[in-house]
Amino acid sequence: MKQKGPPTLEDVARAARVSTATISRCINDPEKVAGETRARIQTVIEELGYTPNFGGRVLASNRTNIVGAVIPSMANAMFASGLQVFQEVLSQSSYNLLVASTGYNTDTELEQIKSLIAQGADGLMLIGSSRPKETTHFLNLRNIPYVIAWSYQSNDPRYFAGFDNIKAAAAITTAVLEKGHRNIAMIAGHAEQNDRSKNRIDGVTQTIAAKRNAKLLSVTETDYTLESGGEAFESLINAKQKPTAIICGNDVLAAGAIIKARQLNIDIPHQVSITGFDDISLATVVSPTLTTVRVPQLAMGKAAAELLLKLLEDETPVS
Amino acid sequence: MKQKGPPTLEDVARAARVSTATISRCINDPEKVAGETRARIQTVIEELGYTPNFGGRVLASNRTNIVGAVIPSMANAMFASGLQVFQEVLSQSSYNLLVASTGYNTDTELEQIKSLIAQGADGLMLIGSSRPKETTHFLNLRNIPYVIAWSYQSNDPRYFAGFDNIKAAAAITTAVLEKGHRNIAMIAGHAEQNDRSKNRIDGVTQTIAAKRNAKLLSVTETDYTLESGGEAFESLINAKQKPTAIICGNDVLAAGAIIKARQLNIDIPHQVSITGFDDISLATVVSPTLTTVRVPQLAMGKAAAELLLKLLEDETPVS
DNA sequence: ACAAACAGTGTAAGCGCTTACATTATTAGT
DNA sequence: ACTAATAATGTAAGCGCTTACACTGTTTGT
Repeated sequence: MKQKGPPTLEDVARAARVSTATISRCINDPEKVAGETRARIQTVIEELGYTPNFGGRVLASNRTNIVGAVIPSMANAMFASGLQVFQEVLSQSSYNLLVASTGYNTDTELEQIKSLIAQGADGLMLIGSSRPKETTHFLNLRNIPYVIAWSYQSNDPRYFAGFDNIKAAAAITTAVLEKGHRNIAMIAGHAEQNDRSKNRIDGVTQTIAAKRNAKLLSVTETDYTLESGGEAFESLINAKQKPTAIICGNDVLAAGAIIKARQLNIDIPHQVSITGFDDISLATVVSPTLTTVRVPQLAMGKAAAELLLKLLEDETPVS
Repeated sequence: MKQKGPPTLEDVARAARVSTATISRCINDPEKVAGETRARIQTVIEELGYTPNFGGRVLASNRTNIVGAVIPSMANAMFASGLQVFQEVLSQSSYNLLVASTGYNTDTELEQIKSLIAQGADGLMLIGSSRPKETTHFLNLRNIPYVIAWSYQSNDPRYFAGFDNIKAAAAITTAVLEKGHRNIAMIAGHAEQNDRSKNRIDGVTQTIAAKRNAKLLSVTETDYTLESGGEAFESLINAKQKPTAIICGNDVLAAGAIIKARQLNIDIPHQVSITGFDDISLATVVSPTLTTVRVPQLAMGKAAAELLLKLLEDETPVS
């Protein structure tokens, strides 16, 4: 009778007439095995179609070579494209990527983090810094290496691959002010569980506050969808005091506003100016072209991956 | 001195004064454990902050609860949004999602498939049907349950969660013909390793061939980027025989064409009509609004997940 | 009231791999 | 030529969990 299951290390060892230890070395540390032996083993491995058993390997070595990413949603192109390069970089170091999503909810985030860790993730990539201390506590307790992307705080000891949302928001606000706008409104994502949105709101608020004569008429917080952006836009331009410029917290909201403007026959940018944030391809495509803040998504994905890889190499300093 | 590492099943067993078997049952099959015992164990687990060791569990049970998805690129919104719901559905059945990308290359695909399987994936989701027999052979050899999404072939024994790209392409072509267009061009993705693109080309070609008087002037195959779409558009409208309608193989190409048209001051749709394919939000946003084929991305992601879950439950029929 | 069925728990044998340590064969140093 | 270092391989002890099987005590059926 044949083998029951797939070939194991032992099968290979027997066929190659060496010990299992040598096979293991040959796979994980080929330099330690004599060239001749290595060749023989290689042949046997191919003949048998052997591949290491994942569970065995993990149990013995206590590493999975899996990293997890917990992002709000892949449906947001900004995260999806960042995740794409994140994955590519990891892949080159033969790490695999486990993905989970939160729907912008920090409770779900904790759940997903737990799930990824239970699933053996060696390290994690998280988005932004808004999360209950419960989550941070859990992360520290487990001593899991993690990096935070899409957000940046220089005074925080953790590892960041992000950018300064406050500054970026301030910059685009300054640009708007310089065009002469004095009555400005903002459409932003819900800020409560989202520090990127919060920081963008802060950047805009502070910049306008610093300019005499200029007024921030209102800040509308809403979901990151085209529809919500459109609705927010409609109520803004129907308000008693109309803004001459609307700063949007991301490109999806801005695009939604522009679509609605087209439907309502409102001339952009003559009747009202609209700006975006993120620079996803959506922004390139809308007409009239959107002025937006360039967010280095790809660079961040890459940086996050490299940072995390480094953390994983540096034999995590066990406290 | 304290424990070296995190608590193990044995630690819990000792503290709860039962055997490890009972703890294991309590975790995996709570009904088999008396209510009282269960409560006691639960308490201990929480006190100790115990979580099962992934490697041990995998080694003993031979299942990871991980499924893998190998897609061309998350940067393409069509896949990203489908993947998002795929992940959500899996998550509800406490499966986790390992993601890899191919960059539309079938060699890379095989590599990534191997990598995901080595990483313990219990099942896979793949995109489309264009792949070397080598790949299929490998999949069958390993007896890995997998589903194919974004493409559909009724005569194929494998499991599909997709739609008929030929029919869809035929439909939009018919619509174009009915508008009276007779000189048509197509901009498509590279078809060699991509059956979706190939099928779309076929659908268009066949439909136009069936209509007397109508001509398919050319089919340009290119990358799925805005830039490539724009370039293709430019050379088409500079050709000696200009099309009055351009059918694009996906929305990104169509959007690229529209942007270029705007730059070149060409009036869409009066000078030339453009259609898309996929219905990603890009299509909603461009102006003039793009006529596009609605592709049920979310439904496909959901269907693929459900199909795969079913395959995984049905104790894979070991041949 | 006695056998049969069942519920709850324990015993212990792996699952397939990695790796510290031991062993042997080879080469270098003087 | 003899010891010391080095290279190549083997031995075997786990890693933490699941689960078949065995065991005991309690119901159930008649």
